[in-house]
Amino acid sequence: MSMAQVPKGQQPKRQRGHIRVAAIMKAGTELFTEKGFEATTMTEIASRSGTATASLYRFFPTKESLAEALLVQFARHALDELAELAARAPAMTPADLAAAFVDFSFSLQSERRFAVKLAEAGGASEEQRNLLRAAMLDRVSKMLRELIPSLPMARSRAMAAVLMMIFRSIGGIGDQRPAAQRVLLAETKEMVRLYLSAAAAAAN
Amino acid sequence: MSMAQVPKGQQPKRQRGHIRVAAIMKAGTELFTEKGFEATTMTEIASRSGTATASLYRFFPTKESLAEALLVQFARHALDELAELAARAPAMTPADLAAAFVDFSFSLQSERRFAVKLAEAGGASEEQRNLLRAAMLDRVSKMLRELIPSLPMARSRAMAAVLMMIFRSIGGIGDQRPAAQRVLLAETKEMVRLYLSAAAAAAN
Amino acid sequence: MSMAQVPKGQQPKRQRGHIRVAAIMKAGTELFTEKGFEATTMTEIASRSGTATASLYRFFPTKESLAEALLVQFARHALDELAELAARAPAMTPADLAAAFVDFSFSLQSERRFAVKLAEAGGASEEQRNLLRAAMLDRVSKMLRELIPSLPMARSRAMAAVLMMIFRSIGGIGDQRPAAQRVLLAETKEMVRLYLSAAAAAAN
Amino acid sequence: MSMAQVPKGQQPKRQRGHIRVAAIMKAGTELFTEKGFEATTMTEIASRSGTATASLYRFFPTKESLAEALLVQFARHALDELAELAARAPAMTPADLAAAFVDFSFSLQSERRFAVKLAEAGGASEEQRNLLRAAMLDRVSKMLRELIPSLPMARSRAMAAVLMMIFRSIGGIGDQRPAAQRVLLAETKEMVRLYLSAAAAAAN
DNA sequence: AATGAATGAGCCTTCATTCAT
DNA sequence: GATGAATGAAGGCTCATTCAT
Repeated sequence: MSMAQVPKGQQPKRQRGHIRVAAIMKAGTELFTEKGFEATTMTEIASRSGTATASLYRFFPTKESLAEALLVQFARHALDELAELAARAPAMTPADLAAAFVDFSFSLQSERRFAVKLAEAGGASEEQRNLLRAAMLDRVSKMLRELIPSLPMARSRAMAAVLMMIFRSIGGIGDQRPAAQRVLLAETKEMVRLYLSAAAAAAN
Repeated sequence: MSMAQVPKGQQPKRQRGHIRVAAIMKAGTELFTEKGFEATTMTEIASRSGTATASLYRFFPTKESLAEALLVQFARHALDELAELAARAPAMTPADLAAAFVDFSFSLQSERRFAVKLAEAGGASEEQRNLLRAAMLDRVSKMLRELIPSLPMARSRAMAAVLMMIFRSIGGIGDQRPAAQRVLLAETKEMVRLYLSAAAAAAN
Repeated sequence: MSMAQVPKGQQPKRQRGHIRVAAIMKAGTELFTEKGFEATTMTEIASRSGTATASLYRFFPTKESLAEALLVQFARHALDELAELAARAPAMTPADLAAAFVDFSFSLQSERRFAVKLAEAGGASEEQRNLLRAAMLDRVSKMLRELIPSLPMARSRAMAAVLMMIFRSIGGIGDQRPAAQRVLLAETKEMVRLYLSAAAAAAN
Repeated sequence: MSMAQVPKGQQPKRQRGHIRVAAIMKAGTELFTEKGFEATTMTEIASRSGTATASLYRFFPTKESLAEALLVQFARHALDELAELAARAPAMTPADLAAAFVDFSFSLQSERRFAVKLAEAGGASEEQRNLLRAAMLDRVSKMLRELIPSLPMARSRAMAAVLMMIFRSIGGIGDQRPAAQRVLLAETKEMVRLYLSAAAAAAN
């Protein structure tokens, strides 16, 4: 078994390659979001991204590896925005942060709801998923302590876990009519605001 | 209605059929929960339920139809418990109802989390899913108005939609250690309590 | 991972099943012999045996398992005939045994040369192959000691290994014209006769 | 023939081409021997030989053509050594020639056993294979007549065919422990010696 | 001319579903 | 009516071969 073979999952080395990879990831994101990991076929992804099946495998040696790459992409994006939110938190009121968090959650989920599916079900290694969850929990927890510096660590982590629940399921709102969406987002923000305000009050 | 004319042999057969169906649905529930819709095979369901593959198809003509039946069963169960909750709501405080709703959501999801997956992704017709969602929204909305009679209809429906989000995603807690689960459930109850209390205060 | 699933590689339980399996094994034998293990496709075997690909997999869960079954079948056949030869050896002259062994080798190889390929290359587990080789060596060695009782064990095993070489490669003669075949078989018998006679003379 | 017109740059290029081809053939020989014809990929050969896939195809337009070239190379080598053996045969005893032929067969096979596979199964055109076989038969036959000048042509060809059988299958010994190899080689030489001696005796 | 990238064709295997007993 | 067996259609993945730079 000579490992000296051509490595799979190569990084693209030319311009075209990068464009290709981007197209594949886009198609993958869309299809996984629409139909879930298992119901999506590599053939379909290839076809929607204008690639041949085999080309797809040059960059992502397995279906799982594609899912994982998508998850990482999502994670990076989410964690970055979360960090930014945390940075702005000290200057915010609970109401501000509640609104910002809900908006962030919604925007992320509605366009990439698949990530939740990937993160919760097959399509990414257990390890990968746990890493992402832990990282997000960390960031949300940190964000809360930026808002409420006196918040005990344990409490902030518990609260973060609760907020993650909302993060996870808010994408479902995307199916509604725009008017309904606005109402539901406002309602969710209100609930989160109450939650954060109470915690702030208790902590001081 | 000449009951004497009913062939005696019929009854046992029907009886057997019911037992069969029950066994199949049990196996289906278990397997879908364990491995997801796509990863579960009809052969496996047949085998675990002690049925022959072809017999299984006598009752459920497609895999989807089985999933749908399971979803309906789940829905009936959930709606019943929700109705019961609504019936008890008038005598409850917001804190009581918050706790009861969260417990109800968690218990239902942790043992039959597959239903959420089925309801959100493939495995059940769009129509079926929408029906279930609408019915549950109705019940939760009704429950809220039992708790807070003066709550405007529109508001109660919006709040119900928010609570459904929690209902949907709370199953994820089941993966944590028992101690963590307790903390998170308590935390979630607190958030819901604040939400309901505020609504009650505003409505009066 | 519930192992309670339907076991693969089932033994046929009905008349039809047995016929099927026989047809598959026949087609497999032919094709593996003609084109080798890797170059033969399951689709081809299925088609030549009048089965659907998937049916083939009911009985032989992998391509390897089919090869192995074929190898075992071959082995059984060969070992049986070899045992019979050994039983008759005490009453034979070296010339008789030489002729009998060469005829046996040729008849077996010309119609099932694939077994050699399977036994020497991929398509059967290392273990399986070694078992077969060892068993055949044993039988041939035993056969030699039946012919020449005073033959030392070590010598008989070494001679058996040499005879196995002939066994392995004599199938190639099958490509020649019948007249040439006859000559070559006679010639081979002569060489083996000389070999056995010399050993007999030396041992006494 | 104005040699002065030949572009100077040509020579080095051809030189490079030769080196390339040699590297490819070396890698091909190694890999085919290690893993067999089908299991070896062109990409792998390219990679091990430091060539790009497409360059490889410049010299060998198909995988089969590479195999064929390797077979020819092997044939040339074998035929040369055989010719040399034949040249030395007149001065040899049957025992000498038996030993020499067995050693020659073994050394050739153990390092390039793949050639036999190629020669017997896919990977080279029927025609090519027949040519090689015929040529080798010729040489062996000639070698025999050098040893035993009075040997009738027909007999020498028949004997040559028998010796080719040994040539073909002796590579299998390579799998054994060194000690066992020595014993088996000695044993084989003995058989061949008896065969040649008897033929010599009969011919005179 | 040399090479990284692209791909059509096909392989092994699986599974929902339908026959035939 | 129940069941073991059969199968068409597909899915993930690979590879010899050809493009395009």
